[in-house]
Amino acid sequence: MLDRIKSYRSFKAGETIVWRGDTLTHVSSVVHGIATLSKTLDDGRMQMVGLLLPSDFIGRPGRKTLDFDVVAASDVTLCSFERKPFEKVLSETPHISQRLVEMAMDELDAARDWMVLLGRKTAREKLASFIQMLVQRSKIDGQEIPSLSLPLTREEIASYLGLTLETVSRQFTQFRKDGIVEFADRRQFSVKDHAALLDATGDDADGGVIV
Amino acid sequence: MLDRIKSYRSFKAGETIVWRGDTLTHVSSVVHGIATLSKTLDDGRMQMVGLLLPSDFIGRPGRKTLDFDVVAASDVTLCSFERKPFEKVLSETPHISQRLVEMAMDELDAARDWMVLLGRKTAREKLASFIQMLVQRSKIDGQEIPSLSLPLTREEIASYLGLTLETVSRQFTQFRKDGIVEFADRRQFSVKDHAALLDATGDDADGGVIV
DNA sequence: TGCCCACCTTGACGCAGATCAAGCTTATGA
DNA sequence: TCATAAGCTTGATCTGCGTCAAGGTGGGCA
Repeated sequence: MLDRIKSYRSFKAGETIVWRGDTLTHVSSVVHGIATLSKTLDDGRMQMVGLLLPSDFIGRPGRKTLDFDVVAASDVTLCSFERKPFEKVLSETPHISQRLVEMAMDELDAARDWMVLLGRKTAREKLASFIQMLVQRSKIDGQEIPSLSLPLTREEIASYLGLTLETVSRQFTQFRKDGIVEFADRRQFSVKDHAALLDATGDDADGGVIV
Repeated sequence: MLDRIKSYRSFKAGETIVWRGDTLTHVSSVVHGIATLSKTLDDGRMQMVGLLLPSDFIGRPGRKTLDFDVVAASDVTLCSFERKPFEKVLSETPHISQRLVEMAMDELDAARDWMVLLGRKTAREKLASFIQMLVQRSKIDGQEIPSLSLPLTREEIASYLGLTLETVSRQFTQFRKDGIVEFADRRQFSVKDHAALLDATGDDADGGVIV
């Protein structure tokens, strides 16, 4: 059904996919690559408010504009549908809209954790939480990947965490000195001490094994 | 349809309505009063992650627990439905679930603005944004209410804004000295200089009249 | 091959807001 | 009517992170 209104679009790293306030002609999902959602204050202060990974959605039923910029953090390929026919299909297949409620609810949960991070965590806890999230998301059915790659630059990570790029850099250095992570180069790293990392996040130690 | 599974429940100010992790037997909406959603880290640091006003919802289809505490900030009355039959009704009336998507999306938008506030705004900007929100929400079809009431204590406001109660108190004092707000008592206040308030929020001056 | 630029690291310094502390105000109920 | 405590204000001091500044590093292109 959807095949007839489907198209693919590609963006280079750094390209803006949607400007804040633009009229959305399409609803899209990410096929590969990573995109960021961010908001900017008058004077240039910027805060990332979302991170899109493959399978995530851009756009929503019932609204034509977004109140944030969507930017490709790496090369990105989208699978797009024209809005009008997509919404028609949506209203005719109720279980799709139930799926959308669930996705929105999950995103809301993530946003709430993120709010705790932004409002209450220290720089060290913020970065530990970020690394821990990368570890979790990269797991392939429970199996940990030994070597991971940072999907963002220091500046983008800072924007994600509500910090400056200098503070992010200093905290990475500290984690290296503490023997918690090891860097092969600026992007490639591996976690050497998972317990210490978890401890540094400031979250409840619910991963702790009860002996 | 829903009337048969409906019931009303009341809570005193300060009572916890739902504990984090509790199994939810009901889905509810707020009839009157104000409730807060908040998360707590191991060491007691607390961050508010939601504010429920009349007509807002607690609970969600498809999940039995919440990952935050719900606390009555004032005396609260809820209108509750048993979960099971409610979900049945929901799956049989598709436009209700579309309404739920919209509500979730609106809440997500609000969460994103809140993230900018927590991650990038100064204490003064945070408090100005909070007051501005109260002004907006209290408007009755476009009409401003001359005198408003703070729905939360200084400590709760601090929890909302990612600050300490002392900082909140100091910023209120500053706004008073600047002639931006005037307090009748600790709760009752009125805004004396709307332009200055808006300016202090740090947001785009989109309310500005083009002359 | 080598230059350039985007990205990153590290240091010095200052300040916004946290922390600690003391006292004030107003509602509640014994 | 007063005692008590919860909530609020204000002051003094401390500190984590931002800001400003000066290099270092490596990948891509001429």
